[in-house]
Amino acid sequence: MTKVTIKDVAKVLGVSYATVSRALSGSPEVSAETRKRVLQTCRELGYTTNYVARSMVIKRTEILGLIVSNIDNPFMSELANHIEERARARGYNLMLCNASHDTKQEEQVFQLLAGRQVDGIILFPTTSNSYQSLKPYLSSVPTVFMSENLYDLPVSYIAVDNYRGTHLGTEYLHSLQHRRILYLGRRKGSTTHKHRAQGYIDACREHGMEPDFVDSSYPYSSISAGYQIARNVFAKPLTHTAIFAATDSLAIGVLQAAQEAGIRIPEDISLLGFDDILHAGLPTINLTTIEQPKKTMATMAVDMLLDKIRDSSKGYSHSILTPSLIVRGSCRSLEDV
Amino acid sequence: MTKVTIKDVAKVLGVSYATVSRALSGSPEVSAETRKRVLQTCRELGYTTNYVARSMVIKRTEILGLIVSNIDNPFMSELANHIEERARARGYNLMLCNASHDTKQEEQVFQLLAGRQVDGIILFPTTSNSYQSLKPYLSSVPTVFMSENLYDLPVSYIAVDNYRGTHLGTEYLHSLQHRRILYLGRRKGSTTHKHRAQGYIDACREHGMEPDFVDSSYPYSSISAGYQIARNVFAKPLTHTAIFAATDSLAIGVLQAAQEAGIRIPEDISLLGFDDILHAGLPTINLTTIEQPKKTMATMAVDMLLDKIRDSSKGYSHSILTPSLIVRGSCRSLEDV
DNA sequence: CCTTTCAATGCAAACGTTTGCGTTTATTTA
DNA sequence: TAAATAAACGCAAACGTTTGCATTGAAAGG
Repeated sequence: MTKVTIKDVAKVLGVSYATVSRALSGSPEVSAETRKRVLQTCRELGYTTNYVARSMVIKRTEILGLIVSNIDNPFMSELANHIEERARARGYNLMLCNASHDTKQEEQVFQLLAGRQVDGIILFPTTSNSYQSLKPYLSSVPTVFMSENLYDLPVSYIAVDNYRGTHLGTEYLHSLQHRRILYLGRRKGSTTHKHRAQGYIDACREHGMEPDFVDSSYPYSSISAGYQIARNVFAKPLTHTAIFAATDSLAIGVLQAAQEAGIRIPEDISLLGFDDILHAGLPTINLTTIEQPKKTMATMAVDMLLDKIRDSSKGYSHSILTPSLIVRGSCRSLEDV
Repeated sequence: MTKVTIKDVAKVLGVSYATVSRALSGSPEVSAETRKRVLQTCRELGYTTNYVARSMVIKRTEILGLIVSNIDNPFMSELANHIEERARARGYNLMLCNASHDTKQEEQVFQLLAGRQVDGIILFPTTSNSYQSLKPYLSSVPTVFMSENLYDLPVSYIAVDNYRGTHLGTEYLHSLQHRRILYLGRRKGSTTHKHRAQGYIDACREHGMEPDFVDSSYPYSSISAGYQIARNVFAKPLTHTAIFAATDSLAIGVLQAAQEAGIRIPEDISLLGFDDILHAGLPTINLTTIEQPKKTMATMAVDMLLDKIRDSSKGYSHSILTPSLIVRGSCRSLEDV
């Protein structure tokens, strides 16, 4: 396991190790012939460049950090996948960390990535006050948030327009003649959820409907949370004609509870999701939903981060992307009743 | 963005930077009082230790590399999740790389991780000859393969007993009186697929059934591959009473094609999967399948790797885990016909 | 009171690179 | 033919740590 260094190949060739370094990096100062010899012996000796030593002197690691609130979430893993792809395309590696919904752990992994000298960090905040706990470290490494920015905080971010998404979805349900729509999701916590809830509320008001929530003690948007919540809803007689779930995972949980309760979707009740995760499109799920443009978000996030890295004088920038409606089979029109 | 180093805090305190280092690492050689002062000024100045510099001298990075053949695969992301968790629990960080089914890229990311001086690598090989292309680098960093080892290669690995899995599954279908079982999956490529195919073949033979394959030009185990293959199968009259899909993703694709073709599962044909990915358990999918003990595999993989790292004199070790049958609703008994 | 011991700290090398600057040798110019 | 230029390469510092060894000062032992 003992590694061969630049000095080893220099010794074999009888040149200085500076020459080897230059040959390897393609410097024009080294003759074509010695370059060939260097490359040759490097291959023979199995030399591989030690990037941690290299990073010490060039003061870059060419590694990007990615912190997700939880990797279980299929939305996250899809996005992580796209981000990895884009990062590699631009010559960077990714170091993935999981905050597991815990602000304390989020802070810890942020420090850790900073300590590992990553060139930049892409962060999915666990809560809307992640900024506060991360603030002390934010100055030490370029960071872009993947979340809307509620209070004009001095950060760069890219996000989907969540407000517009739920607003759009609510109007869609309204256009299908639904008048009693139940919103299943949290109203607090992350800015994402706040915005989604508000878009629903405003769209309801604008169309003379009364917003109606089901609050729960399940803090995260998992399938099982959706299942548990919906089970309570379905235990009583239905008082709504549609459910707007704040995330697809919740919606899939609703689907599960509905099947158990013998409630048909969309015949007995319509169901609308948000995110458009991979499984929403499966025919046995077939969920109508609001799409987040994941690939675009991923691309823009790493590009924005790289901009910040290359030009640190740059101020804070942000992009808000527009969500769109994907019609599948989980919502029906009440007109043909 | 200029970082404060150990020298900076030493200068402020008027001590040597060796003292600061020792205070930080909790060495008993430094007095309690100076330690307190050091910690204090570190906090004030916002010092964070530079792990890449540290790694240079201690010759460890405390980072583990994980190479997956494709992260899209839900099985992979579940496993990656568990591996990350276990690695962190044992004090290591994870660097995740995607080979995207490409042996060339696999080789490239392996070199890259080695160059970044990761302490060890966990690898899901893309194909059964990944070993050959990786061989030159294998000596430079401890590696454990997540795949069965067909030819007694000198590697450590941990895997599920794929042969036993399909054997078990085939026998289960046989016990439900199925006599014409179609195997949907590849027979070549990775050792995983070879073993699975062989387990099916042998179990068939043992029970006097003729193995029957549907070969395809779709190289990967995705939902869409399963969908495309099954669509062809369902275009003709059914000649089998059960389909054994080599992976759950393929099976879910079959489900999709079946629904489109108006074929009911399990009424018209039974369906058995392999892996037990998260979605297999969803009530609208409800797939009977062979489970890989993912969490156990993840834990054992990082523990095995850490053993190798701590004691490099250790030889090659391996563990083969036993898969188990998870009965849900996609297979029916032909007895009650 | 001198020597020994020990606790606390400082010095400096080392890790494997990159790179500015100096040096050598060969080539060109006047 | 001497001087100037250029091409190719070597020297050594620097990056921010850790750590073996040397040094200091004070307490303890005889």
